[in-house]
Amino acid sequence: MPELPEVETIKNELSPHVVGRFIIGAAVYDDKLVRPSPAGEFCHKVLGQQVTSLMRRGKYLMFKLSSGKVLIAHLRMTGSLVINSSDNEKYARAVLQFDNGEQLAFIDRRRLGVMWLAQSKDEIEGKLGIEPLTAEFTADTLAKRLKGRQSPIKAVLLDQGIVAGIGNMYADEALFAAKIHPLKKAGDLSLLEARNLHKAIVKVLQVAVKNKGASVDTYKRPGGEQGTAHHEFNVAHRHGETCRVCGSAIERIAIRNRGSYFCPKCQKL
DNA sequence: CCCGGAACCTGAAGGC
DNA sequence: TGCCTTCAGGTTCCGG
Repeated sequence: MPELPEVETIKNELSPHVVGRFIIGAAVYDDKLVRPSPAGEFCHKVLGQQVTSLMRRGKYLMFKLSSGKVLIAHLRMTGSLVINSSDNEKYARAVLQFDNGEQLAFIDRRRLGVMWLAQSKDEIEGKLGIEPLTAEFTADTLAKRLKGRQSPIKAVLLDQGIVAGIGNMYADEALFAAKIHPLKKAGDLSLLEARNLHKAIVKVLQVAVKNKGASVDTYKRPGGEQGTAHHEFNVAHRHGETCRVCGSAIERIAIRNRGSYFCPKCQKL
């Protein structure tokens, strides 16, 4: 699933293809992709626009256009953005044509992804918390945001309004690295645990960006290649396999209907 | 405000 | 073989 490292990789690898380019064609095949529907007005408004920059905030990807408007995309579960994909791609929901002869396809098997034209990038700012790979994200700010919360720390890490960009896989990996049980109440973390968690979140996300994301399901990079971050997972999607630290069997429990993987010995409640 | 559950969506996997 | 149920999990919405 595209989380922060996957969207960051897409931004990095897409930039040389689209920044500075003009959009000379736009087609939307799935009316549910673009809001508001129908997509005709969207296509009309992006046509002829130059992409002046590409940015990421949380799991959102933003194409700044020469008109000043911003094309915001969210890939949700199975979305990917692929340059020059094959014409018979079954799950293509939209295609943008650029003036260098390349085209960008929004491919999305489960059709949960969304895309829209915003007045500015501030349109998503209000619902997003701290960006974890910036100087703004410190152990103190994390501890402050966890204070008083009764929910399991795993559920709080998935709340985009607290720290933006962490999803199910990297929440599990960060909790393992910090040796914290996913069911521990967020407000019950000690200052030391909050410090360790802060360090773990930064480390886990940085390593995953370096490995260009995790291809556990349908995630593909813009060139069609897979990422390799999942090769280094310690717990995520490793149910029943042995812990690399202590040899115990990795367990899976459901928290808020999300699969949560952890080592019962390294992560005590 | 805080918290938890359902809905959205489709393909894969498992049971019978 | 095939039908049915369950699961996957990012976000939004809704009820307590």
